[in-house]
Amino acid sequence: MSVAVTIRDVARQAQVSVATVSRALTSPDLVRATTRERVLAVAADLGYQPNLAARGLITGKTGNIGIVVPDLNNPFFTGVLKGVQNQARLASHAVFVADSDEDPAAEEQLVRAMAKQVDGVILCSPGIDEQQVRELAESTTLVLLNRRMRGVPAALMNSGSGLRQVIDHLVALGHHRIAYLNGPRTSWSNKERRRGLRIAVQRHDVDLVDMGPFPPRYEGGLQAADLAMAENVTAIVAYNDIMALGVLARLRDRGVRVPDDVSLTGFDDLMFGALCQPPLTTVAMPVVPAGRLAVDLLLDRLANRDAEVRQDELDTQLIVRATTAPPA
Amino acid sequence: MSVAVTIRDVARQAQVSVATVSRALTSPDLVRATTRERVLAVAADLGYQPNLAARGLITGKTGNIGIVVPDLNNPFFTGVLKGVQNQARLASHAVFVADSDEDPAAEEQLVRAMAKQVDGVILCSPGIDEQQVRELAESTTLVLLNRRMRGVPAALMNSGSGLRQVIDHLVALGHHRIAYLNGPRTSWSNKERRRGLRIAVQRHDVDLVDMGPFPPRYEGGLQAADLAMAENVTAIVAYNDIMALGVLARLRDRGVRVPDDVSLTGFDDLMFGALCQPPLTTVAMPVVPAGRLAVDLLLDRLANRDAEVRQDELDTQLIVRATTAPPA
DNA sequence: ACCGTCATTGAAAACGTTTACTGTGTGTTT
DNA sequence: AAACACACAGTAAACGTTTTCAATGACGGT
Repeated sequence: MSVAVTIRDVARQAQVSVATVSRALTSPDLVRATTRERVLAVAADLGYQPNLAARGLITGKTGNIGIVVPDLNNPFFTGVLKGVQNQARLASHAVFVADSDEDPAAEEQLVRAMAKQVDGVILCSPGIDEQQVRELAESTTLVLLNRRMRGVPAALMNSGSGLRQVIDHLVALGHHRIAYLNGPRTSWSNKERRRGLRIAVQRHDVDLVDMGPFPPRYEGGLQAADLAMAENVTAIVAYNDIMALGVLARLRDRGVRVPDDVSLTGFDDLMFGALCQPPLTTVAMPVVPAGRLAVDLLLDRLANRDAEVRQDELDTQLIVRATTAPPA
Repeated sequence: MSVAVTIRDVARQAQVSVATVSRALTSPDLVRATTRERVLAVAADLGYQPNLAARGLITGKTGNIGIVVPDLNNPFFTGVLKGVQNQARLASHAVFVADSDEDPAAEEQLVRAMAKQVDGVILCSPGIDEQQVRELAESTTLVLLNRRMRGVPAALMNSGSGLRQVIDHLVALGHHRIAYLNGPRTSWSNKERRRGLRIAVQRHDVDLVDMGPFPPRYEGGLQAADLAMAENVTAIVAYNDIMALGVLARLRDRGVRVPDDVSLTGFDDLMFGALCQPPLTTVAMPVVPAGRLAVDLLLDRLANRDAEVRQDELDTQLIVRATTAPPA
């Protein structure tokens, strides 16, 4: 283990005071060019790396940001994480990550624990209740992901528009009776999707069969498939891709052909969709850009605490593959 | 933004010195029970939370661990991350994560950048070369994941055994001519898998067609499928699941039935396998336990720097689903 | 009574930075 | 020539902890 080289070592070797070294590194214009270069040379030579903890102690900034997600096995959140990580690095910030295992209580606790070590945190939590989020926002600078709440900055994805595109697409193909398989009732995403749904439905005058909620997983799809078929619909709109895959599997087992007998759509476009058979028509969620956006919002807010609260929304886009076709 | 409450505030309110507060929190047996309780009560009351940066400054421990992975979109690594995150929390450590985007140079740099802020780092890097890893290990306490290197602790998964199980399974079904689709030649995992392969092959006296390397992705599978079929094999063993999915898709397009015309196996068992059609026979990699193990190894090493270097290996297990059957 | 041990506490020095304040010298203005 | 501004660099005080050291008192054994 190499002994840590401190600012003092650099100062001694460069024959200047520690203050000068500090300045050479953090506000270069305050020191004469020749000495600055000498200092930097020595620093590089010694492999000096400032101790961020010490720096943070005095500046009050840690240079870190945190993100808490409900499940690291869910590609949705890892997509976000990837974007966060990416953008944070560009701003030379490090990223703390915490996985709450879908437990809202843990989420709150994790945010609090993180709070002291980061400048701000990005919260991806469909579950935790509004009151608690608000309390957290008081003690930490917070950015919400895919959830809108008055007064809290948020990086949003316009799922409402996505679902509207889905319905437009299905109607254009000639469908009139469509099932929507709800995800969790309380989640902001599901609410947004239903909102888009309602708008599209009343514009087109189609029969909507509103079903569920179902667990937003493969098993949820297995379960929902039979119920939907019993409703005599010609198209099934699932809450997300993974649920759609469950529907697809169950339909195949029952000998129902997709898209010949019934059309099917997913939501999220997280990799499986393109790989399954037939490839799934779905809506692409810009998860990575959303992660990046969240970082930007956070950094913006930190830089300038009393600017207006930004809630930026990214567009989603329908991806037509092979599970949708005109009804028989 | 709430004003931070420091140890001094607690001390004042509890009518003791800061030293006593510190002791009450970190070494409770050094202070009288009655005062300890008074201090703790005040601390809780004020919502005091120690400043980890300050503590770290003096103890030299940060209470953080880092992990760098090549790609956060790869479920293999997020599985590991999940395990890491999980176990770290149990040990009340926080987790820094960095994504190198498959760039070995970035990996090295990331480890160095992290090094100052963490007690140790877990490195998942099939790509970075041995010499560089060794240099990193000098300046940081390092644990490798799924890669063995003399003198560096490692959390390993026995992929050799997994591939042996695959071959045993195929041979038992009656296959004699089997293709293996290589992943990246330089990766430790691929080497291990081939080692298992060689052992199994010579034990059973089967014809092995060693093909590739192919990119360990869906496209790699598409490409490999045709080559493998041209070799007149009755079974195809892919480097990993995602590649196997590519093979599966290509075979379906060509009208080759799986498993009737040819058997197919994957490796990793990361979710898609169970969902595709037909469900994929594969080898389950214990990624989450591996993440946990890595944390344990790291913490062990930190606690006791000159214990012997542990390189623990976790078992893999064949999961027989529906893509393997006796040859026609 | 005296000494030693021990439990309990406080004072103060660290840890590695940044930054306000103070000095220098140099050049410019009057 | 005096005065002043200014660029540059150093001193020292913070930041919030932990930990060494010393001080106090109580108690038991002689």
